[in-house]
Amino acid sequence: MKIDLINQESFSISELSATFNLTSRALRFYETKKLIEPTRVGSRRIYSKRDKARLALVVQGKNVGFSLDEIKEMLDLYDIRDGQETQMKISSIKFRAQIVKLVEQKAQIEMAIAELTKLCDQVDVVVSGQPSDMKITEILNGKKVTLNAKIDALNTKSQPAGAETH
Amino acid sequence: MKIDLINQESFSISELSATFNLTSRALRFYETKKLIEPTRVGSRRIYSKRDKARLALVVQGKNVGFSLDEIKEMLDLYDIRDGQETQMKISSIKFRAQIVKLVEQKAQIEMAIAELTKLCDQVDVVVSGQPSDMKITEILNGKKVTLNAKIDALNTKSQPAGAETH
DNA sequence: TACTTGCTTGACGCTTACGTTAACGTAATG
DNA sequence: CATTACGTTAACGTAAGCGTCAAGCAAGTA
Repeated sequence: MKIDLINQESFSISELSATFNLTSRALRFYETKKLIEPTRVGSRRIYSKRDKARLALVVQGKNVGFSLDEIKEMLDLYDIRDGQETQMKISSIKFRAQIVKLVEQKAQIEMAIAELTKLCDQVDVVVSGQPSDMKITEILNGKKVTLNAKIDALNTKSQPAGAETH
Repeated sequence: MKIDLINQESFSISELSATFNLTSRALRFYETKKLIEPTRVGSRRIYSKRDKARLALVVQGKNVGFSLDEIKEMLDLYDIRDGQETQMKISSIKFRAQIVKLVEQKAQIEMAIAELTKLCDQVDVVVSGQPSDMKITEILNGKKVTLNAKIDALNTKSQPAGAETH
């Protein structure tokens, strides 16, 4: 049973799931999506080095926001052209497109943060000394309040007592 | 059909959906979620000013990344306490929590962008022996239109001819 | 032998926010 | 009167990525 852990040629499902911090269920799911195709010994899955490498790419792809389908597309492309220049260029283009997508998302989030910050400030003004007849609808219409930005204070001040162990 | 469009007291489903750029389906869905509760004339929905105001809050909440359930929670709270100080403080806390969430998401996206940028550079080195004649920074500034054209071309190529008129 | 661990294949569940028919009713206009 | 526009309910579909049983087999250990 002694296996050379350094130069290991094949892996069980639990080994790989541990390595990449994925569940076995996830690996089986990726298999149904044909992202990886382990061989079998009996009914058990045996993952090769190649499977492991592909899995690493899957994880990386996920981390940069590609969907599993998109990842599959690129992996297939890579298989067909085997790392040739054309494939590289295609990947490069997809990467850049993804960057554009992410930049847009980022802008959206920044707008939301700005909006929420504004709301926070408005609420604060009301709570800290204005008459209670001022209704939130009026606030949202921006009729009564002027605003100041304090994002830094927000980041350190908040945290509503909910312990999330994640 | 002569209705005072300026001081309108009630609205049809299509009026409101047009106003907020939502589909009728969406409004009915919000109703099942009890975000709004229009009255009926026969089987037809009649939305009050209050419904309209609530809907405005729903839309705003969505824009800053709250789920419909979260929005409902806050709206209910607002109904119970009717815009009092306690409610304001609670909202304020939720807003700040949401800001924290968004800031985290933003950080994630920034990491992904950095990672992808790195990958792009690496690919470029392999392909051309130089780090990119189409520099990422230029992409982000939208300077190289030729690249955008390439990306568009790619998108139309990989999209199975689905024209979205929205 | 009994028990435990690890692995297997289904197969349904969950989340979020609606889209999409189907099949039909009603109101206003020409 | 017919057409057009707008309305209704009900219920299934979609995307993404697995989670969560259920039920069972095979190998190693006490």
